[in-house]
Amino acid sequence: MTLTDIYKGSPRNYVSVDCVIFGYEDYELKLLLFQREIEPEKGGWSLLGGFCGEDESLENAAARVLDKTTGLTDIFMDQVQAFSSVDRDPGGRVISIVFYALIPIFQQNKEKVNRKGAKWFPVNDLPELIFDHSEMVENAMKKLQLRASYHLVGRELLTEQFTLMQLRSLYEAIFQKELDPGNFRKKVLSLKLLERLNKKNTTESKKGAYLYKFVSEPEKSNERILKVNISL
Amino acid sequence: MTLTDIYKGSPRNYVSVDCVIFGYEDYELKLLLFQREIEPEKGGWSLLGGFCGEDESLENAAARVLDKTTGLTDIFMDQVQAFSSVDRDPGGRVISIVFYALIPIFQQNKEKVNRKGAKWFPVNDLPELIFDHSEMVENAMKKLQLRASYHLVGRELLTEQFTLMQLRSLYEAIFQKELDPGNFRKKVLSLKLLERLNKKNTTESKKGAYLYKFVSEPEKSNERILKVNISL
DNA sequence: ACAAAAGTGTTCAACCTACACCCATGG
DNA sequence: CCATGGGTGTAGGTTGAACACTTTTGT
Repeated sequence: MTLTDIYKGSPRNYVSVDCVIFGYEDYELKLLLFQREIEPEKGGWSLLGGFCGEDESLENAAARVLDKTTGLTDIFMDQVQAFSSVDRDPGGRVISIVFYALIPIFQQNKEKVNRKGAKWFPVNDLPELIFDHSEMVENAMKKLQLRASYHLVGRELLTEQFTLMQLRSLYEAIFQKELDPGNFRKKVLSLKLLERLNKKNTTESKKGAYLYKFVSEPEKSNERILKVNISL
Repeated sequence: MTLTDIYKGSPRNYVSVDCVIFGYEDYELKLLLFQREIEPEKGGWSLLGGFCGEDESLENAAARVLDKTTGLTDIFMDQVQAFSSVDRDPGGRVISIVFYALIPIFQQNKEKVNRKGAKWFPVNDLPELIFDHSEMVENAMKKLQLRASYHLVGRELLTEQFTLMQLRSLYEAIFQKELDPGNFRKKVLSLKLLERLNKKNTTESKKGAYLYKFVSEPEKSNERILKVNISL
């Protein structure tokens, strides 16, 4: 008897991953959606998904489908939740594990993504989604808000250099509420996670605002201490 | 072509659920562990687990194995995370979704559980666990702490009537740190979730302490407002 | 009498919120 | 010159942490 014989006779299931892909552009939080290429609901807007193979972890599967579609690797991903209602997918019994990913939107990946028939939608103006994907998005959004209240998420979503107003706009998009500019500045700078550069961005204001970047030490961003506290 | 034919050819996986079962007794947070009945690692201490069938959700599967082993139904359960390393189980490639459950420890279920070869262990004195079950426990513990900081978790873990000192001891066990009695009392009572009864418990103090129970309206405990804030 | 928990009150520091205010500059 | 965003400072309210203090009663 080989090791794998032990579980023979136990039920097996189709297991997929679905990715809620967040990006930030034009002061808006956006979601990358795809038009489904197979029945059922062919042509419907859907999250990026794919089956999990027997020789890969769920994290691998999620990174694989993300890479294949956007050409992006080393993307921050976080597990949201497994969805497993028996009838959630009319095409068959599929257990799906949802991840969310944070990616910066560049011109390059925009083009690649367009060729795949994918499209960026603002989170508060989404089309109807197939299956239970709307619920997946809602839960991913909550998880993102939770993370953003403990960690500064700019590193994953913004370009390398950014102004504090851009970071604040990002947070306003994530929490869907306006934040006081002065208070946000003080709170964020007190975390000592940002480094001010000797450059100014003058395209968004007359006076010009200093550019910042994240300090290099990546350990810092994992410390519990930082807690942004946007009061959900 | 039937609906289910669509996904034919896609990989299928063994999917299991594992339950981190929390209980509270003798001022300690405890975990219900089982001795594994099959190879590999037969006899090793393990979480309660079982395969997920093709005709049930993961939540159903978890409730099913819990009911079967403890005889308890309507138990609070919360999904923690999926574990899917290819080699996490030497017996085969099994994707496991972890839940944690909160159950009150009564005499009746203690006996039933004993007959199954299961045993309650204090969380800070656990035996070595099989596979990746230790990591599962750690993550479940963190998730429980998160929940306990937003919701009062006494309803699920304590008997119907309890003193504030018992509730505080529970929180001390969950957060593994001492809490100021006066401050805890004020914070908890300010939530207006507890109702004082005209009875006193004199077995644990000379003076006697009032017994409390949760107010009946269950919606209240789901409101976001309550936030206990034990500062993790 | 004393120990031990019950229950209440007070103080201090930290922090969030809401502003007021000046600065710089492109139109 | 004025509207706009940049950037700094301040006053008020809330909350948590620490701790003092009184009450009650079994031993």
